[in-house]
Amino acid sequence: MSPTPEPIATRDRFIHAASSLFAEKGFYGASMDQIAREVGLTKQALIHHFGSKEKLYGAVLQGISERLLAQLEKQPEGAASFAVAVERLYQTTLKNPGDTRLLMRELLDNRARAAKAGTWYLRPFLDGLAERLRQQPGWEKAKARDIAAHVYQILGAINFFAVSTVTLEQMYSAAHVKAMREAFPAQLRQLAGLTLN
Amino acid sequence: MSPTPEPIATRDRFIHAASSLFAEKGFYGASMDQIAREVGLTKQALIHHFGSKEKLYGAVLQGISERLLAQLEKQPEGAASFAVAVERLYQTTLKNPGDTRLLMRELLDNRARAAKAGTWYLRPFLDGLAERLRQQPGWEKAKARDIAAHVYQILGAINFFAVSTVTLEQMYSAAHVKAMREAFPAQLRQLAGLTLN
DNA sequence: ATTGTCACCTACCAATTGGTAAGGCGTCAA
DNA sequence: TTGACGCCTTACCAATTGGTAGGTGACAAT
Repeated sequence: MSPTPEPIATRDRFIHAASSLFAEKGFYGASMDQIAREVGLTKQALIHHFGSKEKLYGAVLQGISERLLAQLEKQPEGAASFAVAVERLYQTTLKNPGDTRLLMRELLDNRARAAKAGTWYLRPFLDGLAERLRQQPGWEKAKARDIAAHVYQILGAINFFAVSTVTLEQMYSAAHVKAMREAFPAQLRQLAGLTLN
Repeated sequence: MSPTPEPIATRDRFIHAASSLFAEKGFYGASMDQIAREVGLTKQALIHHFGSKEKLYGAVLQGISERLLAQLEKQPEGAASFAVAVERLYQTTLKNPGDTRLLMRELLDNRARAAKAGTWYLRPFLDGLAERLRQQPGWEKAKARDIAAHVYQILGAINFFAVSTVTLEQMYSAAHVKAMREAFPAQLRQLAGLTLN
């Protein structure tokens, strides 16, 4: 029945393994051999499927961005859609710490691999959020710079916190972080609800 | 007059070079050879001074923490000190992109190198900010979790943006990022001025 | 039966990694 | 004058890196 039952599964297993290893140790820190052995195959099988490490990394990134965008797009646009999108983003971000770490690393590494464009994937997502904010009362006539800044503040608050939880738990305690995690959404709602001046 | 005029200079030059390369490419991405050549000496001279790559990294981290702590301590506490501290933090963060990137990487790598505690020095900084927020009208009686969450949102907004500028310039344009950078402080002030509910 | 394609393998490669060994050179104290 | 020490060098090293070459076996189409 299924035309390609196993092959695709292998590819996905590679991407999954690569995803978590890149998230954990970064692009340079994770090796092809390590990723392949995680799946139980050889490095050359990995190369056979993706061509090069860069391309594998690209595939991983694309997977994340597609998930991110899909999640945004299945939410209806509308009057209160921005707050909803932010709330949901907070939940998914905390739920997928690997993806979050990887995106953060990409942000950091991009300078070195400049112009190689690993993050154009993220643009539709950012633009989607900006679009929703512009439909919000008080933002219809806002300048692009203000909309971008506001979206990015929220994105920053969410992602930075998500990435920090492990460190914060070491620094304070698991209980403290749990409390923060509970206090976060309400304040995020407040932040998302801000209007200009 | 000076007891050790040259030797220390070399060490500092190594730390400086290592700092920017670690910030740029991460711990694994930057090589000892590269760092040494940046200074005009050999890899073995680097090893002679620091013993190992890990120790060099530790020295770099310590340098940053000392700078950070020094900057925090010269700011007075007071009634409106929170907004001032946030404003100043925004400026210094944007002014030292290398340090910011490196700290962000630490946050990400900490999981792998867990309990190695590269971030203990962030705690007094966080606590200092929380202290100042608690003195703000509307926050005197707030729960610890709410204060922590609010401080961390601001910190996240600032650091995430600072780290993203390069990527954002690629994704949009330098002009767009410049506009965002100008729009940021006003919105940050708004965010910092929020009170609970 | 032949051909081609796909997934995967072993064998190999040059380059680079962090690190060691040993010695040259200058300075300073005995 | 000698010896010790700090700074830095060349010469190596084993291990690991990403990637190539060439092949094996399974399966589908011809």
